[in-house]
Amino acid sequence: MKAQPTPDLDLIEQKFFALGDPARFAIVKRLATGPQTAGDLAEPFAISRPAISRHLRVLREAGIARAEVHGREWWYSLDPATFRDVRNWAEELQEMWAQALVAFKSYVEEQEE
Amino acid sequence: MKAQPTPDLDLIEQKFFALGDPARFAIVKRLATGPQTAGDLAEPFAISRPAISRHLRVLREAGIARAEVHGREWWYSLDPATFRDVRNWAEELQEMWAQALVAFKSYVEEQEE
DNA sequence: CATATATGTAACATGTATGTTACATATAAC
DNA sequence: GTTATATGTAACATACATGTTACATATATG
Repeated sequence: MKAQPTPDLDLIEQKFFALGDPARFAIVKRLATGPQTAGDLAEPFAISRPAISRHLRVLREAGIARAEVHGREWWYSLDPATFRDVRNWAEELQEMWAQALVAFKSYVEEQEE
Repeated sequence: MKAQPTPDLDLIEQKFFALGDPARFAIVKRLATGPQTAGDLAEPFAISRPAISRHLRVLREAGIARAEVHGREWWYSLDPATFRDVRNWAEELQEMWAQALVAFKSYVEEQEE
């Protein structure tokens, strides 16, 4: 795996990777309360501001967050496509699994006869 | 963070952590095609079987997968609650963000007047 | 214009997750 | 009952993600 932003992962996989870190997961949750600057976002967390800054970069590179630079402030927003993508992924696997289970159960029953 | 299965994360966070690893993400995708043994699951992957075994343990501990022992085989299944939980999480944040955006936009417009 | 503020980046240290090989255990097969 | 198969676990090595401190850059503020 690459050192930097894991650019070899496909898009949904990259989003899950980004959300897999507890700090970033918490940042996203906080960011969902509305657009904020990097400083606002860092404020409630125990880790240093540069650490948050890099987490924000990972979120940007995963397409989860975007930043708009206004003067010396960077205003962060969420890309709602993330939630759509995550929901679609979960729905897809949920259906796949449901169908697989039906097939599996009838297979098992055939074996038992 | 703990060395072993990160038991200090709340449930949804733990699921995202587990899904954040590309190998586990791929295992879940494959597992969604139907119940399988550990051997079946390991077969298509390049990494060693013990590595898969530990990934499966992480998935079990996150409540994503479960195993039923039949003789010397461990049959793995997915817990569909995972997909429900992930969808709920995404839906919740999606709505939170939509509302936050509305509030933010009217706030910005007030400033501009 | 000098100083303070907001923020990203670089360099470095370190913990921890992930991989491997070797081993243990249990069950099936012969 | 001896051997082969399926699988988890332990011990260990290592890469890499994440944290910190120091620095660079740009924009406000006085």
